[in-house]
Amino acid sequence: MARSGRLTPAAIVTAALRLGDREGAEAMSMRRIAAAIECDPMALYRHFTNREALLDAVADAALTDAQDPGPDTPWSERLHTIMAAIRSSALRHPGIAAHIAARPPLGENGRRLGAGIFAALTEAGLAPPDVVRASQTLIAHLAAALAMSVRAGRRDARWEQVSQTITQSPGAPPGEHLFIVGSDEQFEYGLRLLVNGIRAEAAG
Amino acid sequence: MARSGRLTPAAIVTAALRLGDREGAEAMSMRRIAAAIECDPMALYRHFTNREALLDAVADAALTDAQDPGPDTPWSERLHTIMAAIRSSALRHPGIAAHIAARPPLGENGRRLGAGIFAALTEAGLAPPDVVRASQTLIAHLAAALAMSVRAGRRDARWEQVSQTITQSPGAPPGEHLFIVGSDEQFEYGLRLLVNGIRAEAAG
DNA sequence: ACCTGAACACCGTTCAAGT
DNA sequence: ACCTGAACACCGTTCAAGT
Repeated sequence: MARSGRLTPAAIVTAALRLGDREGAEAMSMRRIAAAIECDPMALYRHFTNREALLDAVADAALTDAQDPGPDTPWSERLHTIMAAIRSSALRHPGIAAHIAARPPLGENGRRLGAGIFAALTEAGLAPPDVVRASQTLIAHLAAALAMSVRAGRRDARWEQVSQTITQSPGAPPGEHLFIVGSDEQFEYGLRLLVNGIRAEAAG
Repeated sequence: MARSGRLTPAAIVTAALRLGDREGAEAMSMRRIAAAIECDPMALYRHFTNREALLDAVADAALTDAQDPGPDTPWSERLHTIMAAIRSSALRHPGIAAHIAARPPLGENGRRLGAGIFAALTEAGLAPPDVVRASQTLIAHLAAALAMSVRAGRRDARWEQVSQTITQSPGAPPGEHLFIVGSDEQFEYGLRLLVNGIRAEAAG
């Protein structure tokens, strides 16, 4: 990533994303991004008002590939597809997956996917205020699952220890295949609980 | 908090908590905690291996008051009480509520409350592996709800904007009382979805 | 008017020097 | 042996000085 002509927001975001991928979220400092792109640190401030804004753009860029199957897909499948797509897009950047999901989805992609979730819940038959509430709950589930992800950053060992502690409680299940904080399976289970709950809510 | 005799872990944690309360999580730097307690920054390292360990202790200390009503209470009420107690303990320290909930519950209080959740889910009739999965999902809900809380730190305005964006989607509900990311009501709604889901899971 | 980089006010942690 | 604080290698951002 040698400096090639003009400095663009897209080039900055790409450099930051690559840095985060390789060395984790905290490596995305203004100074190191600038060094990677071979420009003055202060030049970044001409394209982003501050570091926070730059990191928002990075998070949104990581969601470019996440697809919404659209209104022809039944609501529960659509919901599941969008949620899984966001999660796997984030996990394609393991060093910053937790960072991506923790940011408010205010960028172009975040809003697009949020609208898809919103539409799916409306089709599910929830009352409009509940659509808003359920959307936020689903976004929260995503953020938390990624924050705990075994593949997302350095908190691995500590969350793993939580699994162990829980599993060693009195009356805990046998078997060791449960050390799965942040796993696909954990994510899917929580999502199923929520969808079950939404279905019950819509029916009641 | 003038230096009074020996330096103890409890005194350090208290000073850090007070600092966090007043100026937010990022004010809890080793240097500032040391200044508040009038000791050398390096003295803290004799009681905590690093900043991370100190912050874990702070988070756990904030949960001291959170009560588990115990096994005589019906499972869903017990679950609700524990979850609400953790949340309100965290919100008693608004500047660091998100910090408290985001940490793995590895301290004394975290483990105690985790065991209560575990017991309630067992009584609900979930299969043992599902008890582990559901526990993690509930902890995730708590962490995410507090991270988004309107009262928890400085991300307020941005999450509020998410509410607005969602609410302005096509087909959004009327009324403005929905700008409630991270509110009590939002927390309760998500928890109800999860409990609904757990009930459906236990029944099926 | 635009751009740059020195400077400010911070970090967590290491480690050599003191007692 | 214990403790201290200077020093290292960083931060985000401001702002005066250059072009």
